[in-house]
Amino acid sequence: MMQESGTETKSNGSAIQNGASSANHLLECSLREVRSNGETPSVEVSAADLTHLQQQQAFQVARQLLYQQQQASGLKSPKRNDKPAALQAPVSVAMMSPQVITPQQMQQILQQQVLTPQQLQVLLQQQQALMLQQQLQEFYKKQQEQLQLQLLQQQHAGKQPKEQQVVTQQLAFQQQLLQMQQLQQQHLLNLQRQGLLSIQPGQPTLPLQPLPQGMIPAELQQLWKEVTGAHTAEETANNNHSTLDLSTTCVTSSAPSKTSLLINAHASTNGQLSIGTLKRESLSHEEQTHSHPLYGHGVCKWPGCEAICEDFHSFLKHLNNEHALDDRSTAQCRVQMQVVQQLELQLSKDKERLQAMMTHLHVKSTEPKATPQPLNLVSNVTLSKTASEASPQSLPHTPTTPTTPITPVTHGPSVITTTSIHNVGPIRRRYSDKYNVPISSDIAQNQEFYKNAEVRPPFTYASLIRQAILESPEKQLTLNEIYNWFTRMFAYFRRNAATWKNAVRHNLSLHKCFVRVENVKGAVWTVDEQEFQKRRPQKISGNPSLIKNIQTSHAYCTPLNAALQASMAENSIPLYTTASMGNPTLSNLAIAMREELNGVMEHANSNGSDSSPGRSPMQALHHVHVKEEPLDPDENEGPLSLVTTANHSPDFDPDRDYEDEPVNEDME
DNA sequence: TCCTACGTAAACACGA
DNA sequence: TTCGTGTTTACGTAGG
Repeated sequence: MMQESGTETKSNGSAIQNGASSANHLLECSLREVRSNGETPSVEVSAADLTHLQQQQAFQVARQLLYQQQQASGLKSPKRNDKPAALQAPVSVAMMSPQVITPQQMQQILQQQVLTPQQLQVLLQQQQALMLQQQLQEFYKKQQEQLQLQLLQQQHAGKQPKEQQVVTQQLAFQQQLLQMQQLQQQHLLNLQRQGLLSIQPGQPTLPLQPLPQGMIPAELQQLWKEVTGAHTAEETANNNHSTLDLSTTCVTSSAPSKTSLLINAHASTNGQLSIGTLKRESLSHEEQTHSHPLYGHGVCKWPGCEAICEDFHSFLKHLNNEHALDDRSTAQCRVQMQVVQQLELQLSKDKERLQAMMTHLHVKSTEPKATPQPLNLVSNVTLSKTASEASPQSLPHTPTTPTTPITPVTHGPSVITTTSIHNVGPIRRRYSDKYNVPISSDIAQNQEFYKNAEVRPPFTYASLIRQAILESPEKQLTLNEIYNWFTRMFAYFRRNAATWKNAVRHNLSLHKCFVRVENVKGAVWTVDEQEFQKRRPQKISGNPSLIKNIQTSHAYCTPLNAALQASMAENSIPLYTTASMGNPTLSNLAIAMREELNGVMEHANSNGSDSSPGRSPMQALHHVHVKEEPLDPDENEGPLSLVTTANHSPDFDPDRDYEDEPVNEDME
């Protein structure tokens, strides 16, 4: 995993360098075009244009990389792999700087999100809207400063009233800008909620509502006109060339015709160039059908225009006349681009936040806060012997395959160093046990990976057996069903059956947590969750620091549970569903969190909190140990009902009669 | 160094 | 007798 990430980063770096050179080329073209018009770009605006071009180029590079990865993964894992490669890509979000969207970030965004191009486009457009406002504010702040400077200069000449009026107009304009920004922030929040849902694969197209094309209300447009109109030649000489060189496409003609410039303006306005060829197909389709991004329902959708055009030709005429390449149009284009970029930035930040939240909820809540790599769940899994001990026939897995596990979310360069491959041979420590990582979530997230790659799952046999049993509808499995689960879920266990089957049997017999129940049809195996959880407290019981962590983590139970419930409620998913029901991701998350809560609660109980005179419900429940304390045959039914409670919250009803659970003996 | 957990191998018993 | 299942023991390794 980490080597893969490193490789990815490397390849990305080279690609990005290419992209940067392309961006520079574009910039040169733009500058050439501007110079051909006899204008000298200001330093400030050139820098901004460079940013535009680089970011747009980053889009294209990211998209190309995504495409390449999809192609590559499609070639590498053709079998039993119907999901798009993007779904299997490791979901890892780097903690990126929220200020600038780097090409790497854009690539990560593209990699992480399973979005259709249409959805992506909508998101980009909405991001643009937000960026527009910031740029507008900056733009008019500068203008205001200049105006004030001029005002000071002209006060000596006695021209004060007129300039003050202009300043007043600009202040009003900025006020409205602020108001609009607030409104769009609200809209963005809605967008984020929808975006949350959109992450789930397999869902229909996002119900995203594209922002209205007229991002600038008519009032603002009027103000714009007034302000820009008030600025006569002396100001445009200082500022307007900054807007004239904003063309983001490399127009080869040295003397750009009106038409070509118009096309540039249109494209820029709608963020098409930022998306690159992502939308080219839809654009061409729209043009073929006489639809235009700036034309709809007989109205010109140029920001702030809304002029009524009876037909497409009149619209084109209107476009040529009213929105030709002038100061106003180019400024609007520029502003629109900034809107897109700002929205992209905002989106990336919010996705990053979401990912951090998800990661936090996935990671064991008892993780020490000071751990420098709290998210590296496998980095400590030793590989020292895996390579040598691995059976020679079980190493087809290439580290660079995109079908790498997701759960060991890697975030920092320090994480991307030690363990990029999952364990391919016998290892002595499985991180699921060591770090209490929810096995269910890992298996759920990396299901395709484990199914296709002959990589040994980083879990102990006991954890796997338990997971197999808990995943079953009845929470009980025969030995043969456990075998089948192993072979079905993990390609690794399709080999050396004698070895691992023996190990499975050995574990079933050895661990008290596995309870054998005689069934009508034979014997089934169930899980004594309490016993399973007991193994770890025993291990760490003597470590005060760990106990402290556990106790600290106990305080997280309530907010975690609350967050989970809120999440479930928001998604209309029952909190206590089985793994086989409902949204697999969320239900697995729920199971994982229940595991966390179970463990934490039980750790807390085992650490002296059992001040109650009697046993806790779970303890009372688990006093039936078939192996350790052979009881009379009648009590052997105990574990059956016991296991059915394994999926319940630890704070279940203490008065509940667990033997009243639907007994599974007759079910199977 | 000791203890514990884990993985692996193997022997053995039992029943279909 | 064979095979599957289940139990038990032994040994080596890794990590705390």
